[in-house]
Amino acid sequence: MSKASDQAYLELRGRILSGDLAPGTQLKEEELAVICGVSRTPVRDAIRRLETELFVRRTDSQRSFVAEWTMEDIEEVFTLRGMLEGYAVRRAATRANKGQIARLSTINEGLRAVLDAPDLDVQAYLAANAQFHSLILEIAASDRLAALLGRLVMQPVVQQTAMAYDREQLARSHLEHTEITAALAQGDPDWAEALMIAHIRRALHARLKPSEAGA
Amino acid sequence: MSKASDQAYLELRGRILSGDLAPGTQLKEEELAVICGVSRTPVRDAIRRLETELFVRRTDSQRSFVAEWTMEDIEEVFTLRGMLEGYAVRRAATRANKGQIARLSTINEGLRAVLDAPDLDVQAYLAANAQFHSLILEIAASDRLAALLGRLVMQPVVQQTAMAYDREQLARSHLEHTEITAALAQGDPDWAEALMIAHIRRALHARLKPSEAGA
DNA sequence: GGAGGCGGGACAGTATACAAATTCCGTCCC
DNA sequence: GGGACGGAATTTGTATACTGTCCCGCCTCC
Repeated sequence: MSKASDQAYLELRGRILSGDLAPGTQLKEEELAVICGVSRTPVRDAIRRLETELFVRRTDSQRSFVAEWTMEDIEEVFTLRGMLEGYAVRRAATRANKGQIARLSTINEGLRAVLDAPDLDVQAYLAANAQFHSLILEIAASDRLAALLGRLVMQPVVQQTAMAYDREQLARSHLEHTEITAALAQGDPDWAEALMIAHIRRALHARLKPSEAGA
Repeated sequence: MSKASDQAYLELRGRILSGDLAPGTQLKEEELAVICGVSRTPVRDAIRRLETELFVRRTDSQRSFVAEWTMEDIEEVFTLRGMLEGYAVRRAATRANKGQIARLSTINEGLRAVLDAPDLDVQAYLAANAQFHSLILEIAASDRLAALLGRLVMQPVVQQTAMAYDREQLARSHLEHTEITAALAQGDPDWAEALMIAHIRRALHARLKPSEAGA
């Protein structure tokens, strides 16, 4: 969508992720319109979008609230994401060409560079990680799968997860990417899927109990 | 949403399913507003909704078209639905109480009644079938899973599938429901999941090649 | 005669005013 | 004192007018 609509969306999502709009807060269109500097129309669009991405919950009487995340919610999102990304990488295994594998490797080398840097740049890590996963999704070549995964974005969760990672865990994550790339190069869907599920599961446990996940 | 918005949504979805709005047709807000007897605002909402449900595709320049379904698309939707409904029934297996199992049985007996009737009422079959699957989703008690599955609705596909079923296949489908109910009563997630995946897979093949699916 | 730019029309985006619905609070009656 | 009814205020839904952008065809210039 165009300017105002995007602006409202980004503004609101940012405020939800930052906790500025706390879970449980009611989202009032007029109020948000003022905050975003646009009219209610694009704000409505933005709220609808956030709703489909599960950032926002709607009551039966059409009032919107910032979604609240329980532990179960988080675990469930990781499980669902594991299933869907597992399927994606399975498809990718039988579709990837040499050029795409090479691009995956390049992205993953970028990840290593971030790890080898003296100061850990978590934002750079997140960006490269997102690139890796979305390239796999692209290779899987399934609009519908992409649409579903797009709605499980869970930026809040991924972001907090990466924050919870220490350098060793990030290195492990990098290694897992390397293995996934190898599985794709081999064209082995079973291997690729298993690795991906493990990769995502470990992220879950790192998220839940940072201290034990690397053990 | 409220009256006008729902009306537009139902009207448009109906016309897409019936083929009145053929795949590839451009959806022009103003034109549709006239058809639905409402203004552009609720039509826009409806188009957005249909877009998230993948009934409608949007170009980069924000023009909307009725989605076109290839064989691959159909197979893929069945696969994804199998994964997600398989997960749902797995969750349901460890959560269902006696009352819920009883309700599943009741719904399924309704299905049998439809089958035993002299004239096959496909609409009644579809309604009871939808009830069965949505009760399982309710038992699974996962908002996010429900949201994802809700967006894979594929009414067009399910509808055409049921049309392609003959009475024997419907009876087989009914039997599968009975078995799924039994698996839930036993609280056996593996069994339940396997049955559900098989159930959905068979529907796929009935859809693709009606004549051979019952073999 | 072809290619590139210019202009008009069609369509989506945004703002705003008005309508419907829901919630919340106060009052009145039991 | 509590509950229910009613109305006012708050919030969302809908209509409509206006604005901006994109597409397409035409015309000019090379």
